[in-house]
Amino acid sequence: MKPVLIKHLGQHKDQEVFIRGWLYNMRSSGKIIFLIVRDGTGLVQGVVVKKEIGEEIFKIARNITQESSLEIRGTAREEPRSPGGFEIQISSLKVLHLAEPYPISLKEHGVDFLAERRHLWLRTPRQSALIRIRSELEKSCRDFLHDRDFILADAPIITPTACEGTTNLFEIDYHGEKAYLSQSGQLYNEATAMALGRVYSFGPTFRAEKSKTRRHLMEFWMLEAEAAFIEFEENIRLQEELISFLVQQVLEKNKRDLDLLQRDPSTLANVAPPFPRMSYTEAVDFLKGRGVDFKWGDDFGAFDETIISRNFDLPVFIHRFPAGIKAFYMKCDEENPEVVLGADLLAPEGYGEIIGGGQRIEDLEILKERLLLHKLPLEDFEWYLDLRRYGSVPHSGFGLGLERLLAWVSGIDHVREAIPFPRMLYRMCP
RNA sequence: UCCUCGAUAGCUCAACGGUAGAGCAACCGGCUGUUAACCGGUAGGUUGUAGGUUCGAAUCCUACUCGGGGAGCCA
Repeated sequence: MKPVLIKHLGQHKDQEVFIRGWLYNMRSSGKIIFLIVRDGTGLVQGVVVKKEIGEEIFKIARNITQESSLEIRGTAREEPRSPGGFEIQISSLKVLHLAEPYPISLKEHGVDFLAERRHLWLRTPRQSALIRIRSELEKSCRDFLHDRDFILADAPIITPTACEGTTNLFEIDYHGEKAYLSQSGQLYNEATAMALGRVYSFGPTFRAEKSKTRRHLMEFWMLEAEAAFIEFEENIRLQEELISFLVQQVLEKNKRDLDLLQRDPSTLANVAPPFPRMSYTEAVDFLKGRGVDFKWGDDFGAFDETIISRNFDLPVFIHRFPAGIKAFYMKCDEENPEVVLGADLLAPEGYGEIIGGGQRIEDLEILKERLLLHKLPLEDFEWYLDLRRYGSVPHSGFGLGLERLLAWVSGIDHVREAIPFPRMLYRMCP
């Protein structure tokens, strides 16, 4: 008999089925046992009745420990009292491995205790739901971009120099030479965009800053898209369409998971273009109007971002920042050269920045000036400058932080749950 | 790096200068429809480490270790 996944039980109503999985929980009374079994796709309740299955198997069933692996066979029935809506009247069962006493009970635990057992914590319904939503987000990112003729061109993880030169990098020994783990694939994406037109990369990114907040990881996944001939406005439209598509896909494909996380879908349901926009200057005025002491030219802090984003139900773009607080490659606005054609997307509900992007400088001389202004060594960027020597074109791109997006969509309060094995300031095990 | 909070049974916590306790988990028993089931019983502790104050410290003080939350930086 072929095994059936728990999530497909609806297709096997009143049929004999074969389920393989792990024991999630058990409740028993003298003559009846309820085995709650999980297989990664859902939960199902197996019912073992003493007089039907016999003394011997009943005794085995009663002694199965939490997270033991097992196989069960029986008839699938609709049953509203069962988690998942189906239960299996068990006719036979086989314990594949009797688990040792399981450390993670179904009761409350602290974050420290759970983090040390992340490899087991992932088995809980809530954590599994988050990983399923993450999987859907990653797939949908790829679907969206492929539909729009973007080509996947992954960027290197080991890099010889700092891409943007500003933040702390993880240094590694590259056969005697210093090298660094990538903090952004963008410069490489600009190169592949000039080769292929529209490209994206999707992979891990590393930041060695000693950040210790609910929004920071040392290692996180970033989708970075870059497109030749796309300018500032089109870039923003692409981003709002992408985010809207991602949210709609999750609403459609991960209903059960959102439900499990107690995420109210109505707050996500109206995520559709266009998103509200505020220029940096408007945002500064807005903050001042709320009594915040803020000087034009300073960068927003987490506090400022929260005040701004709380004012909208949708993600909000903050655009046209002062050149001084943004990366060297940002193109200046022709109508106001003090500001650059960059935009950050702030998620609602205080989840912070989920996208940073903008139009890049295509002029060789201006780019050189900006590198010097940022005190970056020109020789390290010669290959990057080549992109402005051989058929330079207007181009734009953006980087989307997967864990922050997932944290917002799922309504969780910390990015550590948004990746299977988080790397944090004081924790990298398991 | 800075600010702030914390560490007591396997887990979550209580005990606020005077004999360290509860719920859950574990183990034993009971229960034919349970819903982090319930009921009865058993066992479980060098109170993070080191020092100090005190007749007496889980409790007050100092240092250290480990961790949580936040700032800066960013996605």
